[in-house]
Amino acid sequence: MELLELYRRLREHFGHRHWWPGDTPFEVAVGAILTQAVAWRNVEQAVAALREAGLLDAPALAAFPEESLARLIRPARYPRQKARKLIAFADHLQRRHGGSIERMLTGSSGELRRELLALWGIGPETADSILLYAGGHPVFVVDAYTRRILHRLGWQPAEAPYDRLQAFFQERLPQDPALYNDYHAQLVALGHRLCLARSPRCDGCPLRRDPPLCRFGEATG
DNA sequence: GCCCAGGTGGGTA
DNA sequence: TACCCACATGGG
Repeated sequence: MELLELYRRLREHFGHRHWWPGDTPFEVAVGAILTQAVAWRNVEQAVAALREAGLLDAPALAAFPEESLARLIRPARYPRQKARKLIAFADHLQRRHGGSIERMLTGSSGELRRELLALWGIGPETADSILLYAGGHPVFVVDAYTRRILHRLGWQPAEAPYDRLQAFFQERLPQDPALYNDYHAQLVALGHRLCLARSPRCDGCPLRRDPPLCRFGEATG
């Protein structure tokens, strides 16, 4: 099986995922920061609180007190750290791009990626999520599920670094943001269903008996 | 009560 | 470089 065939099977099973949840590029970026090491259902509560407070806006967020922000986003875990990250990001938009994430996202992918990675609190996955889901740039997003699934398939070692996993996809797929978008979303959907958490609970996985995806069960080793 | 979730940064050897 | 740890909530 190759990468496009895997996508075809996942898409057939789960349907198009319609990612990223978020009404504006700035909200997508906020969600990308808030979802670090936390389930999306927790992030939704924090985003709702920000919307309620009128803070899904770079200038407003940049000017908001960090401690008050931390209280609002508590459901998304690590509130003080993430408040600092959000303000650092919004402040960067203010200083460098007139408060407009749209303006920032018009740059070249490579340059933008370096710019994002230089910010405190933004690592590879968050940077790439912003580039792909807020900016429509053709960069493949790698997360913990991606790593576990590639390992489970025997396609990559478990300890493969981020950039290698990203290159694995980008070198084998057409450079298509729409494909990267839904492919990553499919991998997350599969990760949730397969219980690919560190504990090997896959024995009870409903998809093991599912012919289109049984390959995952076989490759468990 | 216990486990874990769509990471990142900082400290230490 | 390569680990190890802090961060510190909410749902199953």
